[in-house]
Amino acid sequence: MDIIKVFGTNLRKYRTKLGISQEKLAEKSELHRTYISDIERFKRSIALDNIQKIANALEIETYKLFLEDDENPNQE
Amino acid sequence: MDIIKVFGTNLRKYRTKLGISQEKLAEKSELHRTYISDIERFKRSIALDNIQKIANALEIETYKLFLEDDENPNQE
DNA sequence: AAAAGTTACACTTATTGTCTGTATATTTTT
DNA sequence: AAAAATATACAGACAATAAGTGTAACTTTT
Repeated sequence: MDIIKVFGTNLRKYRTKLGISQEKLAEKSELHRTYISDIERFKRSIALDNIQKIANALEIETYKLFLEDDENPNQE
Repeated sequence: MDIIKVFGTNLRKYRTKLGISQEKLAEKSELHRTYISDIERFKRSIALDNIQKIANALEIETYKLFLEDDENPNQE
Protein backbone atom coordinates (compact mmCIF):
# COMPACT_ATOMS: atom_id res chain seq x y z
CA MET A 1 0.00 0.00 0.00
CA ASP A 2 1.11 3.52 -0.66
CA ILE A 3 3.06 4.89 2.26
CA ILE A 4 1.48 8.32 1.99
CA LYS A 5 -1.94 6.78 2.52
CA VAL A 6 -0.78 4.62 5.38
CA PHE A 7 0.78 7.60 7.08
CA GLY A 8 -2.14 9.96 6.57
CA THR A 9 -4.65 7.36 7.68
CA ASN A 10 -2.70 6.64 10.84
CA LEU A 11 -2.26 10.31 11.57
CA ARG A 12 -6.00 10.84 11.51
CA LYS A 13 -6.63 7.67 13.47
CA TYR A 14 -4.34 8.62 16.34
CA ARG A 15 -5.41 12.26 16.29
CA THR A 16 -9.07 11.43 16.69
CA LYS A 17 -8.15 8.84 19.29
CA LEU A 18 -6.47 11.66 21.18
CA GLY A 19 -9.60 13.69 20.69
CA ILE A 20 -8.01 16.84 19.33
CA SER A 21 -8.58 18.96 16.24
CA GLN A 22 -6.15 19.40 13.38
CA GLU A 23 -5.47 22.86 14.69
CA LYS A 24 -4.63 21.65 18.20
CA LEU A 25 -2.33 19.03 16.78
CA ALA A 26 -0.72 21.68 14.60
CA GLU A 27 0.04 23.79 17.66
CA LYS A 28 1.29 20.83 19.61
CA SER A 29 3.61 19.68 16.85
CA GLU A 30 4.59 23.20 15.83
CA LEU A 31 3.41 22.62 12.29
CA HIS A 32 0.83 24.50 10.30
CA ARG A 33 -2.85 23.58 10.37
CA THR A 34 -3.17 23.30 6.60
CA TYR A 35 -0.16 21.03 6.57
CA ILE A 36 -1.84 18.56 8.91
CA SER A 37 -4.94 18.75 6.76
CA ASP A 38 -2.92 18.06 3.63
CA ILE A 39 -1.29 15.00 5.15
CA GLU A 40 -4.61 13.52 6.24
CA ARG A 41 -5.86 13.99 2.69
CA PHE A 42 -2.74 12.32 1.20
CA LYS A 43 -1.67 15.47 -0.58
CA ARG A 44 1.92 15.53 0.61
CA SER A 45 5.04 13.65 1.27
CA ILE A 46 6.76 14.35 4.59
CA ALA A 47 10.38 14.40 5.66
CA LEU A 48 11.83 12.75 8.75
CA ASP A 49 11.94 15.70 11.12
CA ASN A 50 8.25 16.39 10.74
CA ILE A 51 7.43 12.72 11.03
CA GLN A 52 9.07 12.80 14.42
CA LYS A 53 7.31 16.00 15.46
CA ILE A 54 3.97 14.44 14.57
CA ALA A 55 4.68 11.23 16.47
CA ASN A 56 5.67 13.25 19.52
CA ALA A 57 2.54 15.37 19.37
CA LEU A 58 0.42 12.22 19.02
CA GLU A 59 2.26 10.70 21.96
CA ILE A 60 3.10 7.49 20.14
CA GLU A 61 6.22 5.72 18.96
CA THR A 62 7.16 6.76 15.45
CA TYR A 63 6.96 3.31 13.93
CA LYS A 64 3.23 3.10 14.63
CA LEU A 65 2.58 5.67 11.95
CA PHE A 66 3.83 3.15 9.37
CA LEU A 67 1.82 0.11 10.34
CA GLU A 68 -0.93 -1.02 8.04
CA ASP A 69 -4.13 -2.43 9.44
CA ASP A 70 -3.07 -6.03 9.15
CA GLU A 71 0.50 -5.72 10.38
CA ASN A 72 0.17 -4.85 14.03
CA PRO A 73 3.13 -6.28 15.88
CA ASN A 74 1.93 -5.55 19.40
CA GLN A 75 -1.81 -5.98 18.98
CA GLU A 76 -1.79 -3.35 21.78
CA MET B 1 16.63 9.40 19.97
CA ASP B 2 17.02 11.40 16.82
CA ILE B 3 15.02 9.87 14.01
CA ILE B 4 17.70 10.53 11.41
CA LYS B 5 20.13 8.43 13.41
CA VAL B 6 17.62 5.67 13.99
CA PHE B 7 16.83 5.54 10.30
CA GLY B 8 20.43 5.66 9.10
CA THR B 9 21.51 3.04 11.60
CA ASN B 10 18.72 0.69 10.59
CA LEU B 11 19.42 1.22 6.93
CA ARG B 12 22.98 0.12 7.37
CA LYS B 13 21.98 -2.73 9.61
CA TYR B 14 19.55 -4.23 7.13
CA ARG B 15 21.80 -3.55 4.16
CA THR B 16 24.72 -5.42 5.65
CA LYS B 17 22.34 -8.14 6.74
CA LEU B 18 21.33 -8.47 3.09
CA GLY B 19 25.01 -8.54 2.24
CA ILE B 20 25.01 -5.91 -0.46
CA SER B 21 27.04 -2.74 -1.06
CA GLN B 22 25.68 0.79 -0.97
CA GLU B 23 25.95 0.82 -4.73
CA LYS B 24 23.89 -2.35 -5.15
CA LEU B 25 21.25 -0.99 -2.83
CA ALA B 26 21.27 2.27 -4.74
CA GLU B 27 20.55 0.43 -7.97
CA LYS B 28 17.90 -1.70 -6.37
CA SER B 29 16.10 1.27 -4.86
CA GLU B 30 16.70 3.52 -7.85
CA LEU B 31 18.48 6.09 -5.74
CA HIS B 32 21.99 7.46 -6.04
CA ARG B 33 24.85 5.74 -4.27
CA THR B 34 26.08 8.91 -2.59
CA TYR B 35 22.57 9.44 -1.32
CA ILE B 36 22.59 6.09 0.44
CA SER B 37 25.97 6.95 1.84
CA ASP B 38 24.70 10.28 3.14
CA ILE B 39 21.78 8.62 4.90
CA GLU B 40 23.96 6.07 6.61
CA ARG B 41 26.15 8.89 7.85
CA PHE B 42 23.15 10.90 9.09
CA LYS B 43 23.78 13.72 6.66
CA ARG B 44 20.33 13.91 5.11
CA SER B 45 16.68 13.93 5.92
CA ILE B 46 14.42 11.76 3.77
CA ALA B 47 10.84 12.06 2.60
CA LEU B 48 8.21 9.34 2.52
CA ASP B 49 8.57 8.19 -1.07
CA ASN B 50 12.25 7.44 -0.71
CA ILE B 51 11.66 5.81 2.65
CA GLN B 52 9.37 3.38 0.89
CA LYS B 53 11.82 2.78 -1.94
CA ILE B 54 14.50 1.94 0.58
CA ALA B 55 12.29 -0.41 2.57
CA ASN B 56 11.33 -2.21 -0.63
CA ALA B 57 14.93 -2.58 -1.69
CA LEU B 58 15.84 -3.91 1.74
CA GLU B 59 12.93 -6.33 1.55
CA ILE B 60 11.52 -5.34 4.91
CA GLU B 61 8.36 -3.68 6.21
CA THR B 62 8.73 0.06 6.39
CA TYR B 63 8.09 0.37 10.09
CA LYS B 64 11.22 -1.62 10.89
CA LEU B 65 13.36 1.27 9.78
CA PHE B 66 11.99 3.28 12.69
CA LEU B 67 12.49 0.86 15.53
CA GLU B 68 15.12 1.62 18.09
CA ASP B 69 17.21 -1.15 19.59
CA ASP B 70 15.03 -1.52 22.65
CA GLU B 71 11.62 -1.33 21.02
CA ASN B 72 11.33 -4.48 18.95
CA PRO B 73 7.66 -5.48 18.76
CA ASN B 74 8.14 -8.83 17.07
CA GLN B 75 11.44 -9.94 18.52
CA GLU B 76 11.67 -11.59 15.10
C1' DA C 1 49.21 -2.51 -5.50
C1' DA C 2 44.84 -3.07 -7.64
C1' DA C 3 39.95 -3.37 -7.01
C1' DA C 4 35.87 -2.61 -4.61
C1' DG C 5 33.54 -0.02 -1.51
C1' DT C 6 32.77 4.14 1.02
C1' DT C 7 32.98 9.05 2.15
C1' DA C 8 33.44 14.13 1.21
C1' DC C 9 32.23 18.10 -1.25
C1' DA C 10 29.86 21.12 -4.45
C1' DC C 11 26.13 22.33 -7.15
C1' DT C 12 21.30 22.50 -9.56
C1' DT C 13 16.61 21.07 -9.68
C1' DA C 14 12.48 19.35 -7.57
C1' DT C 15 9.72 18.96 -3.73
C1' DT C 16 8.57 19.87 0.94
C1' DG C 17 7.43 23.31 4.32
C1' DT C 18 5.15 27.58 5.71
C1' DC C 19 1.74 30.96 5.45
C1' DT C 20 -2.55 33.64 4.26
C1' DG C 21 -7.02 33.66 2.85
C1' DT C 22 -11.49 31.80 1.60
C1' DA C 23 -15.03 28.33 1.12
C1' DT C 24 -17.45 24.52 2.87
C1' DA C 25 -18.85 21.34 6.30
C1' DT C 26 -19.94 19.98 10.89
C1' DT C 27 -21.23 20.70 15.56
C1' DT C 28 -23.14 23.55 19.25
C1' DT C 29 -26.01 27.10 21.07
C1' DT C 30 -30.03 29.93 21.16
C1' DA D 1 -34.40 25.70 12.57
C1' DA D 2 -31.55 29.44 12.33
C1' DA D 3 -27.38 31.50 13.98
C1' DA D 4 -22.96 31.07 15.83
C1' DA D 5 -18.92 28.73 16.60
C1' DT D 6 -15.71 25.23 15.38
C1' DA D 7 -13.40 22.30 12.25
C1' DT D 8 -11.84 20.95 7.84
C1' DA D 9 -10.89 21.52 2.85
C1' DC D 10 -8.78 23.83 -0.79
C1' DA D 11 -5.93 27.28 -3.62
C1' DG D 12 -1.98 29.82 -4.39
C1' DA D 13 2.64 32.16 -3.32
C1' DC D 14 7.12 32.10 -1.40
C1' DA D 15 10.99 30.12 1.47
C1' DA D 16 13.49 26.23 2.95
C1' DT D 17 15.17 21.79 2.29
C1' DA D 18 15.33 17.19 0.07
C1' DA D 19 16.52 14.91 -4.28
C1' DG D 20 19.67 13.93 -7.58
C1' DT D 21 24.26 13.95 -9.87
C1' DG D 22 29.35 14.22 -10.68
C1' DT D 23 34.02 14.07 -9.23
C1' DA D 24 37.77 13.26 -6.23
C1' DA D 25 39.70 11.31 -2.18
C1' DC D 26 39.94 8.02 1.27
C1' DT D 27 39.52 3.06 3.24
C1' DT D 28 39.18 -1.67 3.22
C1' DT D 29 39.60 -6.05 1.00
C1' DT D 30 41.80 -9.28 -1.98
